[in-house]
Amino acid sequence: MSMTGRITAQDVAKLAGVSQSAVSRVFTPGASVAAATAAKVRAAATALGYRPNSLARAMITGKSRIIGLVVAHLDNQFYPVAIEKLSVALQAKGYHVLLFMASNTEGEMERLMEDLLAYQVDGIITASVAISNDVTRRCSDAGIPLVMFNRGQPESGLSAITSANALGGRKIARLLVAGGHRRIAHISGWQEASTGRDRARGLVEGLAEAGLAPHAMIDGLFNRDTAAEVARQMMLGPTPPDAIFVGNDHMAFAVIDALRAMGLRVPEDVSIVGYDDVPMAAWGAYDLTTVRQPMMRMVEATVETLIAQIDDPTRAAQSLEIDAPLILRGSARRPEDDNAGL
Amino acid sequence: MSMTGRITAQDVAKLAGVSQSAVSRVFTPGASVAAATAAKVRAAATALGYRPNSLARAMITGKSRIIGLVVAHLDNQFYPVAIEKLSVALQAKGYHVLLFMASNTEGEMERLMEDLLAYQVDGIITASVAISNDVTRRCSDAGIPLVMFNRGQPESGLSAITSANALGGRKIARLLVAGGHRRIAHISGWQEASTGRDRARGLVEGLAEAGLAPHAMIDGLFNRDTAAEVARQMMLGPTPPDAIFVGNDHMAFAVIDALRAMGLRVPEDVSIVGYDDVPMAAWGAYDLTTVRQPMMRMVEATVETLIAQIDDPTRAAQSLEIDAPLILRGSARRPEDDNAGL
DNA sequence: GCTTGATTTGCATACGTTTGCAAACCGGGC
DNA sequence: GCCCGGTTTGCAAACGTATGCAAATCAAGC
Repeated sequence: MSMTGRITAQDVAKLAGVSQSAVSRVFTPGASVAAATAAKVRAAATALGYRPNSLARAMITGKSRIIGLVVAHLDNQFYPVAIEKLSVALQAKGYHVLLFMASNTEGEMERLMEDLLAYQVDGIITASVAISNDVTRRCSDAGIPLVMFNRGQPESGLSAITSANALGGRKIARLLVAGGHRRIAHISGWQEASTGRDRARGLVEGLAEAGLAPHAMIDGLFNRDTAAEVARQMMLGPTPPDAIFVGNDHMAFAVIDALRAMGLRVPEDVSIVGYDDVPMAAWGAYDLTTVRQPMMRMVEATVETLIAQIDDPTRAAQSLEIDAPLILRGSARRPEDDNAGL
Repeated sequence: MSMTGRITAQDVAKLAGVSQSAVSRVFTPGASVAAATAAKVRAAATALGYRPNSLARAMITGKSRIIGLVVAHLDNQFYPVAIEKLSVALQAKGYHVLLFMASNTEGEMERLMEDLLAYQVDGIITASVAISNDVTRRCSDAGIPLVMFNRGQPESGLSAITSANALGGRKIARLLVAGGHRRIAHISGWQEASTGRDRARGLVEGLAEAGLAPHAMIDGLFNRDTAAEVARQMMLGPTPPDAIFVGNDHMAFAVIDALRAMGLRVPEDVSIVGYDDVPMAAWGAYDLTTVRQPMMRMVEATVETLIAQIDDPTRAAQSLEIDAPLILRGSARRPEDDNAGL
């Protein structure tokens, strides 16, 4: 029943018999305080249950230690995992996460920028959302660093962390070719997104190495229903593919479900390969061959890049592509020769 | 290249030829401003790209409009979905979400409380994390309302929103009994958690109605690996169960994978029922019979309860149990008589 | 005991708002 | 022309902290 309204540094100061500045200094790492006073102050502080008000501190210092995290698509398991890791990594660095859900619709990000700026965030991380030039400008105007996670935007001058998507696509092409497939189709990721485009490009390039071209290539929009329907149409066509590279695991699961519902077997009738290696890909029901986006390294790179830019605002933006290894499981026929240069 | 450091209400005031207070009033709904001044101010504000500083506002008003959201277990699909809905609902009410990941370990929540208090959150939502008395006390001391989502704590005097877990367990018992099962086992949710306990209790009560007792009942700790191992042991025992109620969908998927890996068929050899109805439960690979936690209603109730307590601090805590319907799919044998009173 | 230099402390101001209060303004009625 | 009620406005004081600066304290050296 302590009915203590708000406890301020003033209250602690009074109890400890020192000035408010002294209290402040005790809670400011690296400030000049005698050991004796520090002890008195800490005692008084814990007695009263005092904690410095981060908001007031933010006003003075101009640093809120808040990072805005903008996310869409929480139904794709890749993003919850990303949020978790990002959030833990930032907490470890003394930052806090203000979370925003963005539908990927026109003007949504602009609206969110209002809130992000109003809360004086020190930096912004966007996970798979498109950034308009307007947003870019307002960030640089306000001097707020922004890092894009799992999406690139070459011309934007913004930092971006992705896996090596094009190379990943190429690896998949080689795997499927080595597996003896010849009619290799692609249900691509959303072609408005760099990840979707790069993976598709990689596949095309990889097939070209073997003198092949994609048997079919249709945009699945990173959407389960769309992907499933596209897969169905492909298999009902006159010359169905013998392998499908699906633009991410999330859609690949839907494709596998759809094929099985048609009575087709994976990988006997069709090989399926995904991209991401979300935890679910390893589950027995799918056992999905895929390309692993190295989550921890991507998260670390994102956090490091962001904090580096916060600490040194003159620092240039950087784009990083992290190598993504092939993960062989049961949903795609394996090459006879296991050393097929994969 | 506007190189505008920070734009304050002062700057806008100067440009608009009014006082800083006038600017403030324009951005404070319900304050007294002449239409003409409002127009001038708004013009100046957009010209400069001004937005009121939420942190400064929070200092004055004592309301940060920030809600602390504490979450664990993002690997269980139920929680990402919850985060998404909660976050959208709060955004719609003009609140913002400060996200914290909590491992469910000793003292973790206490550590987080420091940060939550420091950031002057207006309220706290915890999703499936245990609350110690210490935390409870500090919240009420600081006058910060807390609502537990999907977890109850009867003695704590805190608000809690859950589905009717015990009743849900009973519904499952009736379903399985009506389906002709007699050796009904339970891989329970973590027994330290109210949800785990209530569902288990419901099952026991429901079986008792039919003069039965659980064939076996082992804690799966809401953990995939544990649940899978428990399932394996059960099936290898001398008298394996003919049905298993698994404490949540997340574990149920693992159980189904494990059983299939043993060459058992679901539901021909064993019926499996989960709890939650996460999106994945409807996917072809599992087609899981389960109990649906009505996410939207739970989220709405949570947000409403929290905001009501923020607006009226004298308001008493309330616990709400929302009815959870049975969802019949393919993982459990259906009763002959579809109207078996379910 | 006094000087000196280093360390510790308090004073006062600033951060960008909101808001009570009183002054200024406005239009209308006599 | 003046007075009066109601609006609109500006002034100034908060909110809780950090921090430059100058005063105070301290320990040491002679």
